[in-house]
Amino acid sequence: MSRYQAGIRTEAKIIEATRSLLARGGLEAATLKAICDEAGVKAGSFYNLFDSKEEAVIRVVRESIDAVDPDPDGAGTDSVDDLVTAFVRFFEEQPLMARVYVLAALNTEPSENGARKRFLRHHQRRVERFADAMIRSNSGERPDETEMNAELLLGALDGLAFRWSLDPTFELSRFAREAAKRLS
Amino acid sequence: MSRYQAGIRTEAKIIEATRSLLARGGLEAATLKAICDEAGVKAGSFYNLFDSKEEAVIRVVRESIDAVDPDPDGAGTDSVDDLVTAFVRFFEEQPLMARVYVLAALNTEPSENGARKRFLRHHQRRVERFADAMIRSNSGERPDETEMNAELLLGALDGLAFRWSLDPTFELSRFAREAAKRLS
DNA sequence: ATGTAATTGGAATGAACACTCAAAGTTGAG
DNA sequence: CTCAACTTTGAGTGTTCATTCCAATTACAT
Repeated sequence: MSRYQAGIRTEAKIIEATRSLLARGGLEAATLKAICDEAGVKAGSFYNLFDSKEEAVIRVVRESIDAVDPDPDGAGTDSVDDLVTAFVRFFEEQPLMARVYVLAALNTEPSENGARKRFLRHHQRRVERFADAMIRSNSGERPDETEMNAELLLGALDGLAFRWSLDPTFELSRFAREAAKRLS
Repeated sequence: MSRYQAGIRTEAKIIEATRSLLARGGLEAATLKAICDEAGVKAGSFYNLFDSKEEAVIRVVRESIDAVDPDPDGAGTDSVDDLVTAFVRFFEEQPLMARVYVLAALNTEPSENGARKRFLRHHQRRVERFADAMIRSNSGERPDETEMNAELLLGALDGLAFRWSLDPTFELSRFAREAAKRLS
């Protein structure tokens, strides 16, 4: 009943190859052929385990984002500053992965709702995290205002990250912190 | 010595076809074949007038952005509110064109500086416009703080627009105005 | 051991697409 | 009217890429 060990190992090799390629060369480098070569596997094996290339890419990007989460278990101990730091770290440490994330979100056709809804859910979870952290640190605040603030701060962070991706000399960290100061 | 009329007309037809396709279906719809069919022209004519497809696309996107400029002549009469309104209008009236703009900025390889530098220059001009408008409306402010504010506000607007592109029910206009209120 | 189900190899498919070229046609200045 | 410069044609090139197919092989439960 359980899965074959061989399949599990192959899947791990494919994911690792995809991660390595995305981190080194972005979406352009992660062609199916490159992934299979890097993993030492043929195309048939890939499609035995994944429905599409996109599936593997999305999984890797999601895992990369989770890897910098300051509170992966949802204990509710993260401050706004922790969250901003984690955000900045993701972009500074894995710039190509971040670019893949944004491209994947934009490239999904407006019609096909699957991928787009996933991104939206992820965004909304982040907004809630920020809002919770804001309430924790600053209890004398109206709840609707907090949500607005969280949405504005995340918007600012996304935009500043985009700005930084155009010009890596942009001081993302400094601006991100300043945005947090004024919007929470 | 002056250009042949035929070439000028063909160029106009190609630009118009490109604009129409980008507005209707985004980058995916604007293939070379589609552009040429729409313009009633063959591929060879296209390449007689343009060095690459990208050249035509960039021209159309730039013209679309200029078309919503509240102060195209640089008279210095635009307020922060005018600029925010123009920004929101561009996204709401030409969502696909806006998406093309962002994609084009992100898709350029980090190595090839040409296209990326163009986007950066455009961004910096926008920051200056915002900073000037801020100084005009609120003269008792330190200049370095103004620049920071302008950069933060534009970052927020870009990020909110991205947010909106994931979910068109997001009230871009309301959030954009709120961001302007808090960051200027 | 044996049969079934999972896995693998790797060639083949087929679609998409930007771009080129040489020959034929057109324009317009003098 | 003439001729060089310009423009158009449209088939053709070359490339990249994800995905499919299925026979051969291997893993695993009984």
